[in-house]
Amino acid sequence: MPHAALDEPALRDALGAAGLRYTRQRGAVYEGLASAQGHPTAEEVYQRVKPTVPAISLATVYKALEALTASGLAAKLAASDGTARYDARPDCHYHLRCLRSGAVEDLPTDFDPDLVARLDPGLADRLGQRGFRVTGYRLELVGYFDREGPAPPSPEGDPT
Amino acid sequence: MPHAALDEPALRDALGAAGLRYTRQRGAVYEGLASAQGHPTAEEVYQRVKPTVPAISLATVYKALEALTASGLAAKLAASDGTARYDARPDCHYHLRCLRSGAVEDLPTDFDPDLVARLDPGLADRLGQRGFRVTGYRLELVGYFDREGPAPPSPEGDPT
DNA sequence: ATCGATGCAAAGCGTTTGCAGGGGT
DNA sequence: ACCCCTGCAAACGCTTTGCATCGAT
Repeated sequence: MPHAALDEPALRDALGAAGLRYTRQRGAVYEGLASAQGHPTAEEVYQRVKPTVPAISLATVYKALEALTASGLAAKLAASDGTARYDARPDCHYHLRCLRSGAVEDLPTDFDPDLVARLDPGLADRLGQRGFRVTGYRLELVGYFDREGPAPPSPEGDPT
Repeated sequence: MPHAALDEPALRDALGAAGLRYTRQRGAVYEGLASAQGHPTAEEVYQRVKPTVPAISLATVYKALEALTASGLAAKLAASDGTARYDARPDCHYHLRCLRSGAVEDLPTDFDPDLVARLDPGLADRLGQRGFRVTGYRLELVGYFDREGPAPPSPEGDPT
């Protein structure tokens, strides 16, 4: 069970602020995303939403996820296999990534929000001189969820 | 100009250890990848290799990159737009990622190789009790390369 | 000589788009 | 009433695969 999800009025506000409308489908997609454990793929969200809105199409799920992302209510996570995963908590940038299944979960720990500055004070400045403006960072711990099976196929995994 | 690349005998060894053969094409793909600045896409590697091996096909580039990855000579990086990028330095897990162009470069700084332990000693143990075995980590600074243009399209970017 | 690798073309897959009809404001 | 959103299906781009030939061991 994830964190407290936004209620409908809050969704309306956030969507409206981005010039978008609230719809039953978008509400259901947000609900399906926020109530999922871990970070589901579009297909997984689709399956979760179907019971609530049986007529919904996969294309609408994609469009709704895009709308949520545009409103800052969700974020799109990259995966090395080319399948996108979505995150209803865009403020959390710490993830666990399973090299076997591709599952992504939030890191259940609070880290220093100013980690980069602490690691190397002055780094952002030096990068700025190189022409790179840092707007954020992402830390990902990669490994294996034991619950998903026995030993990993190969200890040398794809570090993506 | 990147780091020193492996020479042919070293490539033969690494491929052989994985039960794979050394071929002209694989050598050229490794060369094209290792000599690239930043982390090229498969298509970019293809373009770089063509002058050396004009008859090479894109499919072979993909297969060669897979062989290099299987040998631990390269790594596949995820991208939020679904286009894979490759890295000839799998031991380097620190990247800069441009939210505008998708370009990925190595972070030109040495960080503590035991960053995770330093951030939170005991974290790996606690995650282990939760069923997650940490085998590595990745830190990515996201932002914008100024050289690629003016201001970013939107300050709120995809944090992937 | 054997068996893996190449190269071509076609298939595959997740994702995006065009469009007519329906729903939100 | 207006315009956006939905849902279907077709299109898209990156990546993978089938298969006959070539090349490395």
